Amino acid sequence: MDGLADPGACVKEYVLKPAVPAASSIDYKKELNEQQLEVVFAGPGPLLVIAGAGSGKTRTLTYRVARLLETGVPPSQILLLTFTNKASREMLHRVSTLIPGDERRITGGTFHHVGNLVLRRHAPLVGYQSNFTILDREDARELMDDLASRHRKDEAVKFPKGDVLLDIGSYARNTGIAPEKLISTKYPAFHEIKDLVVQTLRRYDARKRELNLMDFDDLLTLWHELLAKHPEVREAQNKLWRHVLVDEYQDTNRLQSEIVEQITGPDGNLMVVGDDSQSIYSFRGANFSNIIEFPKRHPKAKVYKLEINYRSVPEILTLSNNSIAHNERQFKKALRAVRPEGGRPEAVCAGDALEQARFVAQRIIDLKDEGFDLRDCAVLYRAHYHSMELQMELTRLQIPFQVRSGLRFFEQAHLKDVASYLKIAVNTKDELAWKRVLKLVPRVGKATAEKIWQMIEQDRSMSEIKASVPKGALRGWEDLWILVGRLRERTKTPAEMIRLVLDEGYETYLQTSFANFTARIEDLRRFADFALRYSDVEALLSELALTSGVAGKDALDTPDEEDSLILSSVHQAKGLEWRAVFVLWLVEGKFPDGRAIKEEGGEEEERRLFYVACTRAKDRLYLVYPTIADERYLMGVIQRPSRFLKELDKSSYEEATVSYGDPSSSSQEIPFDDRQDHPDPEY
DNA sequence: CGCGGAGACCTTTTT
DNA sequence: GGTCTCCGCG
Repeated sequence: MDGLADPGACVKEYVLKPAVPAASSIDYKKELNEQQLEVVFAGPGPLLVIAGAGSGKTRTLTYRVARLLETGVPPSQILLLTFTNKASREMLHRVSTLIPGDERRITGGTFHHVGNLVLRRHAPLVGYQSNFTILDREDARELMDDLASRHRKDEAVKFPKGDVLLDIGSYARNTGIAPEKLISTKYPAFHEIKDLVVQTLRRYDARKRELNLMDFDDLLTLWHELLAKHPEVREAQNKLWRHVLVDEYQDTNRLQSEIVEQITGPDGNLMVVGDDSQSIYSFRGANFSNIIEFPKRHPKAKVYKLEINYRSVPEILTLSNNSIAHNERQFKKALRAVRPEGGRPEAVCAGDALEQARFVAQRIIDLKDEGFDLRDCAVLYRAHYHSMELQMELTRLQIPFQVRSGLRFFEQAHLKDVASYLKIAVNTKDELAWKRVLKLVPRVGKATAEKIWQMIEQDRSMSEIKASVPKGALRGWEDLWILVGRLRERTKTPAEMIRLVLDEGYETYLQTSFANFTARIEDLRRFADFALRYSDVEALLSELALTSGVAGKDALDTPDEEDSLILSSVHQAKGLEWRAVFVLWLVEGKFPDGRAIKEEGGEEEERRLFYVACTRAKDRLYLVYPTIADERYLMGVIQRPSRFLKELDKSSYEEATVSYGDPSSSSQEIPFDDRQDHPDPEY
């Protein structure tokens, strides 16, 4: 009963609808160039495809899958691994439009999804119960912070926050570097309290096991351990997957590449696709050498390069190539454009944040007149908070937009509250969920919640617990207890359970506690709709944890989205494309990020990020740089334009400025090479 | 012991 | 501007 293809198991399966009835094969010639055809028709064995931006990577991969299916490979034996949910969903969608026949099923997903499925099957082998709960980032932080707070009080040295500790631990695990060593080299600030930090990380691991919780890294670490220590599991996986295909390979870390090699087996049919110039995830352990040394590890590997760019007009490509050429470490690729000339990218100087926002909004309205839909445009930035002014401006002008980063839908308090009720229904001893829910009861705070939790953990009777609950909180506690009892009956669907929580007090709580309660209730309705797709709560909850990183609209909305503008971090924009792209805040300290460039290789990674941003654009590219900082506590400081702008050939872009009708607030025209350098890159 | 107010401190990127 | 922490009141 090993393996993922077992029907009825919690395997993520997409049933493909017949798209092209009767068509027996796909017209590859029409859609692909010669190089791509070679890849699609390449025989079995290891394949490495190095492909530049806009070269039709995903399309090639998709057609390869189509081709495999045509040649009779059962869909259940094809595993398509991608880095992100979004990419995985999009690729599966593409495949589904290509393959005729309603019998086709394809298993695909992200590393974390597949890891989750494998571990649920074999959890006992790594010391877990199979009904473990997945910790999302915020839960993990809470757990870690709890452990760290002990040291924070009695240590003279500043003890890192939970978030920082998680990052250290996560990086250590994903790269295989010992935490002690990591702290000495990458986090020297904590050198003196090294032992304490390492000890806390260990306690965190122990605590997770106690509570039967796995965080995102466990899904990889334990999967890896499972394959390494249990040959029977490994062999079963080898047999299961006849073809393993990995997209965005440049972003895999050591654990992931080893897992891939393990489940594929020594002579398996592995195909990896990636672009080293777009490696932007080193902060989470992405390992550059995975892709560079692939031919070494697989001497029989066939290597293909895709160097034709179909996406962008030559001017945009010229600027992008010009920028990335400033990096030392890279495969040299000569990307060629096939599109006819369009127009040069523009470097736009705005006065301050507001002016920048107004420029973008204004320009988007104008683009509409030129025939661009809102969905043809995107605004990209380095960090979420860089889009605040723009969001306000767009709201003011009633331009519909979707933020694909920033506020994570499922991480909002009200959604986590409701999810906690469901978690308790699944696992009566879920400490984090209990404490969260308990604190919602009026007159119950940290201390009382702790007390009640202790008694629940020890299975004390209701009357015993009642005796220790303060008078003022008694009523609320009783209501909660009854509600939990009803949820635990497990006779309801997840959607009904959510309804029940709302009806039995949570809605009232929102109304009394928040001014924006209507919006919150609306969110929860959408959550309930989302839950309709799931028949059991466990599946819903693990999906929730794994997709919590996706901005809500993404996960909840049906495909018939309205025409709206996309706002996104550059990281999340990866693999996507738009006709017009705006990049905001191209100033020193923001893009490149002031902290990131202090790290080893940081500048080059930031430059790759800039490269990714620019190569998302098909027709128009606007690089915007305000000259006045907007931080409230640094009001009015002059900022320097980004080095990524300065270093470009002047011929690769056009210069532009923004001005108001109102002369007092209009920005002055200062070509950025003439501006004085400020000693601190933060400004 | 909960809770509200005052002040400190802060903001990378994500599965 | 927003969140977290600490402190003193009820």
